[in-house]
Amino acid sequence: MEPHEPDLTAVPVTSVLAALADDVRLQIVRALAEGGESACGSFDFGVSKATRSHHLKVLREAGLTRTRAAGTSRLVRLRRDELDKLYPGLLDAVLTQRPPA
Amino acid sequence: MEPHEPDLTAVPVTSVLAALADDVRLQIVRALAEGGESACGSFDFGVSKATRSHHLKVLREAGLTRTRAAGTSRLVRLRRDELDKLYPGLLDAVLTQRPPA
DNA sequence: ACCCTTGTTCGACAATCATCGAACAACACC
DNA sequence: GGTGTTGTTCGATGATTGTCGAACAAGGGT
Repeated sequence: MEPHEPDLTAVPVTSVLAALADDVRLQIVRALAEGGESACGSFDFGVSKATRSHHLKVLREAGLTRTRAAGTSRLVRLRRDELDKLYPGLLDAVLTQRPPA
Repeated sequence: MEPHEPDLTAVPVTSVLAALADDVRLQIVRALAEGGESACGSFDFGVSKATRSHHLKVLREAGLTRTRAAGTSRLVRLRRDELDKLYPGLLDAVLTQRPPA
């Protein structure tokens, strides 16, 4: 089963935005931006592993992440370079945690 | 009927992204960015006026646009300054039409 | 007053989506 | 080989969403 990691230029902008327009997925992206490559299991945001797997699939198919197998785990990382090149400012704008004020 | 134009800082990022993650709404935002303040009716993107009204409502309630009455029309404009201040780079990243290559 | 134009609101409907438990697959380790 | 860990996949389900036509409201003309 190929991991379905599309060319970012082939992904419609709306798909990239839709992938980011979910709270759980945004938390995953933030964790990846801070912690670098991480195992799927490290994202514990109060959803079942089935749901988490679903969200990681959405992120991957939107071109936001890459996944590689490592033993029994799977390591996920942000495609930050490509994203910053194609959508400069997008990740920065979205990643920075905003103060409640 | 108040037009429900929220303080941008009170709108969750996911709502802003979700508002932009639709093809029709993105076309509206692009048209507004290019043409400035425009009447609702000027956005003819192949949907009924009911649907168009719905999309404009989503944009307004996500804090992306402001609307004011002008005779029988309603003029809509992008809240670009506020958006650029709160999410620098977001609009630019999303607005630029990308070549199919 | 009448009509036309411009938008909004109201169901309704189909499609998509987030979520879950259970079943399955792959790998490691003993 | 068996057991445990880590993820994925498969329905199912409830919620959200995009879409429409029809009805309604507000203004501007004539």
